[in-house]
Amino acid sequence: MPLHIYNVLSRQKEPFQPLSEGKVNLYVCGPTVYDEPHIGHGKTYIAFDVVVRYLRYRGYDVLYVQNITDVGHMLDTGEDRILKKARQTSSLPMAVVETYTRSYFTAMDALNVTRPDISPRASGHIPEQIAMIEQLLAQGNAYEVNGSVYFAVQSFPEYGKLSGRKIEDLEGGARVAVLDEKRHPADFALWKKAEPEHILRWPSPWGEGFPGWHIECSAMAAKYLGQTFDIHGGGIDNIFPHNECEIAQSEAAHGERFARFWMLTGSLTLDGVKMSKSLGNTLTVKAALARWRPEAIRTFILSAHYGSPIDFSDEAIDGAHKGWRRIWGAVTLVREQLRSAAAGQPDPAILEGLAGFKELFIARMDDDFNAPGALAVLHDMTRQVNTWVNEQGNLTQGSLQAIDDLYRELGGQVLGIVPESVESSSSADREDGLVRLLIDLRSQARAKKEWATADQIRNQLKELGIVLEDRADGTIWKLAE
RNA sequence: GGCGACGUAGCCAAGUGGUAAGGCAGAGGUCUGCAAAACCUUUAUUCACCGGUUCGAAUCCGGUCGUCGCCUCCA
Repeated sequence: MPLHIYNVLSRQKEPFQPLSEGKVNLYVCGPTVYDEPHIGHGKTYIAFDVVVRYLRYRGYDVLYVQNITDVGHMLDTGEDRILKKARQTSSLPMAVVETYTRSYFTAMDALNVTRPDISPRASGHIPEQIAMIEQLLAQGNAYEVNGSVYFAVQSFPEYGKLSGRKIEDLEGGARVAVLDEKRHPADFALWKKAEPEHILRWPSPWGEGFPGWHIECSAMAAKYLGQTFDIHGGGIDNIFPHNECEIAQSEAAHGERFARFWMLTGSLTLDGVKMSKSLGNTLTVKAALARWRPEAIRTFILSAHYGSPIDFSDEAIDGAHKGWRRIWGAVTLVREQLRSAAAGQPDPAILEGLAGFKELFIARMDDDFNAPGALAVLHDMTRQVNTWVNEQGNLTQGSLQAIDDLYRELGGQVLGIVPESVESSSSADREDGLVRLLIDLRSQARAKKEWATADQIRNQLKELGIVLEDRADGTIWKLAE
């Protein structure tokens, strides 16, 4: 069965066929960089990270574009949130943007999220946005009032097709005072006139101003991916108005379909309620990483389908962490045995078993990126691997290598939860040597039944965060979790 | 108020017509000098509730209750 993706546009799973054979153009709405990235960003971008990793694993040439919003998002008060932050911290707007853009990438790197191929900034694409607005004006999809330009939603009959909203319904329910200069309450800004105190401003055919909230994504997606591209992703909370407006602007301006597939991720809640900037109940990625290792956070997030909401609780993430540890324990055991395994061809029965797990893993991922199902396959495989290694014993180098390779492929390359090596620092080898020395001494003590000495070595190492495990075929060590 | 999603064991969660994956926690066991880890067995006659369709439903339809998201900046 080929890859199927749930398309929010059609509200059903559809077989995925890219526009160009073997190539996938993907756009995902990125963050507005005015504050520290939080764990909700983590959920969304880890989800799309796995989508990108899997598509590449399946052989697609993926072009991944994710914007950085550094202008245009305004508060209820009409103030740009980046300007507000700049005022609060007495710094320049673009310095605020730089600070939090770096925080964002640092946090995502720490979570082992692959960087997008292109991270275009809104402020760096003002000419493209202006050109698109001019196009909309020329076609009668937009109008200018007092130096601002608005999109006329009634000029685009399909407005609402993504979120299921109707223009008529939007009129009555409007809670926010409608700007007098709009012709229709649902019309949205493409370009806003800059008041004198507004620092972020650019010249335009309509005077000094700045782009509206949504036009950046339309302009940048078209620039880098084409007018029609394969997949548009983002958080479900942006489905309206942001994503809806993107579609309206793009399809009205280009007369072409915008994204073919829409993939939206469920929100992350913290103790039952959504984290929101206005509520202030945020858990930053940095704070989360201080408590859990990145693989535990990834495993937790991947344990629910990307489209489902997920509640971040200590109990849930601890459970995911312990589950991950079982997988990692098997991986380290295999790699440990690989150090001294006898050369030999892989056992055909083991190769056959591994092929079965791989096939099942791919089937799960092909079904709308069912990461929880794929994770379950990895758990089943882990039980089998532990049995092979413990019961069968003395696996050949070929067998162990095949097992490790599959872990690297499915757990590492695709899900990003199996690290390349147990330790990556340059002191790792020395540390390993020291621990092995102590293990050898302890083995001699144990051989003489000097248990007090043996226990002392083990206990003191444990205090240093190093755990020993005595096995029939020798002692291994690992870092305590 | 309008729109949308969801409600599966103590917790997380997969499963869109064929008779309940997986992880955590719990119980018993094997292995072990002790420990740790691992493995084995076990833990939902049942999928919020009520009614309907069907030979057959957690899965489809209607209703009720509940939770969450969006409608206003938000991943």
